[in-house]
Amino acid sequence: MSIREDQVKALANETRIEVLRVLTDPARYFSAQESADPVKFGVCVHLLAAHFEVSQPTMSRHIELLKRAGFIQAKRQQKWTYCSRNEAALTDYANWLKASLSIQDA
Amino acid sequence: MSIREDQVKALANETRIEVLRVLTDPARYFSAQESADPVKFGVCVHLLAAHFEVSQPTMSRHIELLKRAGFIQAKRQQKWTYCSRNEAALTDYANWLKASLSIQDA
DNA sequence: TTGACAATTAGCATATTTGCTATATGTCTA
DNA sequence: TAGACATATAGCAAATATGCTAATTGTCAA
Repeated sequence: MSIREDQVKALANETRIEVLRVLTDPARYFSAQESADPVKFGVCVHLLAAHFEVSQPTMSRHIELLKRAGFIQAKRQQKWTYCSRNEAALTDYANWLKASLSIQDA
Repeated sequence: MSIREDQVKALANETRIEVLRVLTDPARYFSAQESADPVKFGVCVHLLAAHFEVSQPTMSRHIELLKRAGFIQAKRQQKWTYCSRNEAALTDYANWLKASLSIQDA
């Protein structure tokens, strides 16, 4: 499976898309996170699980797929894994999609 | 299922992505089509099936999904169904994806 | 070093996707 | 009208995706 296929598949799920969305504004959704500043460090897996009302292992797998696609990075800090968007990878993907499908500008 | 979900799912398959790709240059891949000019009218389903070496019903379903996503249009003409890209829908989708995920410019 | 908590991994059930063949429908021509 | 050919639909099998619970691993603090 190529990185591009991983990326395309990663976006083929509503929950994962929503994860990328809420991570654009961690302050808005995860101000309850006390272990670390959600804006500076990212959001930990169990808070994401709680937000989307899925089990923690389920969110863990979604995060794994988003990581494999390169769309988020996750850094372990003490007992938490803080997730944040990889803006460069998202931009790169959007540009690849447009170019590879020869999609014209608006 | 929303149109956006249909679109995201439609792209989550390598064959369907390739269909959109080859339809950018029908002259290159489908000059053998004699019933109608592949550039002006589009490419018929069975030639697409032959090109990708899948059965005709399988290609028919892929086309159906691409149609539901709005990415291609298919017009029946005599016994053929000519498929062509819907550039406006593809552009719209690419723009939506960028905006909806807050993806920055390159 | 034990207990609590976050995260991951394993294993399973269910749903969805994707391919096929067989069959039906549509369209034209001999 | 019978046939040939393009397409669509139905139905099935295999693969993949997605959710869960249970169990394991990692980290820290009492």
